[in-house]
Amino acid sequence: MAGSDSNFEENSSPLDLNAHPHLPSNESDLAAELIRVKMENKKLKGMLSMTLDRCSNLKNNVFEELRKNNLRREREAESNPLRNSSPVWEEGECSCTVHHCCKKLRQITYKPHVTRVHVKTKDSDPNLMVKDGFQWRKYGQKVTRDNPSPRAYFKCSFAPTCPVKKKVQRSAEDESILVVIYDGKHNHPPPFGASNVALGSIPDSEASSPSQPTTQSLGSFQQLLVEQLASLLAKDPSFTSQLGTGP
DNA sequence: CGTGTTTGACCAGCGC
DNA sequence: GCGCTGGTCAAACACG
Repeated sequence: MAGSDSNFEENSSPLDLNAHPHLPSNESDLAAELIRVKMENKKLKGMLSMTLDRCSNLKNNVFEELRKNNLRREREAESNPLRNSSPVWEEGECSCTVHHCCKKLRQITYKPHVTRVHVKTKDSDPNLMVKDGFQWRKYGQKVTRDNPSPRAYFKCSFAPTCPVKKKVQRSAEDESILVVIYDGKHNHPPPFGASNVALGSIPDSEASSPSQPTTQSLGSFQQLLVEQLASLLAKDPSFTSQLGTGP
């Protein structure tokens, strides 16, 4: 990130006066305007840098908390085997996590290495393939009672002995969302670019929101962050007007 | 020919 | 015991 900061100013294309007739034509005015824009640019860079720093710290805190929670849950499951058979609530038709507001609730058995992920896809995309870095072999497909969309069953084929399975099904409420349920822990090193959720490192409850960073690898998370920041800045009329790229 | 997908059959668990 | 449902198997098939 540090390298890109210094390039920001140098790589900026020179101002095209013909394209910006509202800019001052006088040479001294132009110099003053240039200085002002540079100052503004510096200020914005500082703000952006501060925002990124805060975001980075926040991200580190989130990952640290997730790691602690995961460790705590694993310790609990190991120290108290009965916990594994204690019931927890899982939403049926309703995708929310507030128990009393769900239309249909069912009791399920707590499994320490079950991870649920929601992945946003195109509505028109008919297949149930979710790219998470691992290699999966489809071994079955079923239409379930509470959802008209078929559920696909996959086994991890990255290693022959890997016990991990996953189920992929479109959300009953929003067909553009794929609900992926990972079951088990991989017994082999992850391939490059495998997501945290697919690795089983983030437990069920923390991985349920669509398009959350937890569903991405760290690299793609940073890319996502940059894209979102760029998008936000591009939408900000005061920022675009300062740059002279606005409408 | 090897690998992956599709799909009907089969099995186990559960509620009645 | 019976029916329903979700999960798995395995033969047939498609594809490179």
